[in-house]
Amino acid sequence: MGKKTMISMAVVRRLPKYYRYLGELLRNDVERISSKELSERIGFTASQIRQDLNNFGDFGQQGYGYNVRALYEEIGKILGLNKNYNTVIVGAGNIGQAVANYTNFERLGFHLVGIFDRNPKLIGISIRDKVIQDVDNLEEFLKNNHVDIGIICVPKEQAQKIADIFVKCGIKAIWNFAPTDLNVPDDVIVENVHLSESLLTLSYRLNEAELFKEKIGR
Amino acid sequence: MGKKTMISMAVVRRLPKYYRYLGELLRNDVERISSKELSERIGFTASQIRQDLNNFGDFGQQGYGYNVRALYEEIGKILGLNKNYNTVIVGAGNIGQAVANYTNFERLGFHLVGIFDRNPKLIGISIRDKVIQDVDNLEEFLKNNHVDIGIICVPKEQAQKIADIFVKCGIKAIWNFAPTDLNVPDDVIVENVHLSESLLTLSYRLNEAELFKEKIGR
DNA sequence: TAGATTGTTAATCGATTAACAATC
DNA sequence: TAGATTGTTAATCGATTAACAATC
Repeated sequence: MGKKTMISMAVVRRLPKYYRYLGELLRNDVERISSKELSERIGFTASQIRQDLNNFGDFGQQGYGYNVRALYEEIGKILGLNKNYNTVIVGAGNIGQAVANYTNFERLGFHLVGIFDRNPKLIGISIRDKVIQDVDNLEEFLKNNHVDIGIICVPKEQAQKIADIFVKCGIKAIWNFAPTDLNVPDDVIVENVHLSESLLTLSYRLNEAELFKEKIGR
Repeated sequence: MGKKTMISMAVVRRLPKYYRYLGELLRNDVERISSKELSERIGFTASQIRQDLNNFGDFGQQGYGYNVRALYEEIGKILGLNKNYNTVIVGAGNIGQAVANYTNFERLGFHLVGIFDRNPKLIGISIRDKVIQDVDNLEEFLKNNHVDIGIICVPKEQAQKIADIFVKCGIKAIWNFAPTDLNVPDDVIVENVHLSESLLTLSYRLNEAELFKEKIGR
């Protein structure tokens, strides 16, 4: 076939939502669904759903719609959920611990193999059967253990330093919770979770109406 | 003037990043900056920066650029950071505690006034001087205390129920960490933080190249 | 003044929606 | 077969980039 490579990020960011809704349908024993029905539940247009799915193959059938289980499994594969991933968390503060305890990630195939911090009060403590190690051992650990995804939960001042260690040790995917932008080579993927930016967006929207009321007044 | 209201979400989601970069420049005693220089740092095009800022007013000056402090403060106002907000967190598990402990939000004007859970083992414990209350008291609390932003950190099964209480009590902004979509009236703003979706996006991108390699092969 | 850089219009690019022939 | 619904092309809409006159 030779599909035109590279799916736009707009499409990619919708995929997990498809996966979630299809999972729910599956648990409710729904066997088949049309783009129209799915549209009503998920809130994308039927046209967009068909366009999105067609980027990856012909999953539907004219006159029938989509088989829920088959589509769920296909999207799972597209998202890479047919594989397992080893992860490490660096920074065992509040967010690091929250992420470590999110057992749902484990179920999706993301296995926490190490957790690191530099705070002596935390080193040695166990979180979900993993002993928090000294961050000074991180590089050594990464050389001896295969790790797919590095998770950064340290304060922003230390984030780049950790990213550099990740890159040096061959990690190709970084999940970054530090409120800063990381510099990494082109072949390393960074996915940011910037909580402050999310909160400020909410704050903006809460004030938007008023903002323009003032503008008009002046 | 009567500006054309409604800024696109694409622009809105860039605002916090402008605010963050300008804050850094300010701390580094940079007085003025051109869209070109800012472009090189922040990674948006100079043209986009000028377009974005012009949605809100004429903040720059031809031949000079933008005054860093003035622009920082203007964007702060646009984001609503000249005000204070009372917040409550419902769900004192890992994420709830992490959000509660994020002292930086406090500095931005978001004041945690209550934290709730239904787990008897957590009720009564203090987090940042706030005693965790029984979620059965939530509605009563909201009637007696002004709250601007409700933060949902409960499991997805209970999220809608909490959202309903928020809506009933007049809260107009919800920060939702539960991995589900909430149903609320049009005048209530929901900002989602869906960690799983972020992780699955990362997973997708990590596998993308291989995905299309397979496609071509078949 | 000359140089720099904005504000803003016009051109381009990309994403979404509409339409419909193909086909189950 | 007739009805339903996809896959896919074309049309529309919106966002980004380029260009440049205005102006500090």
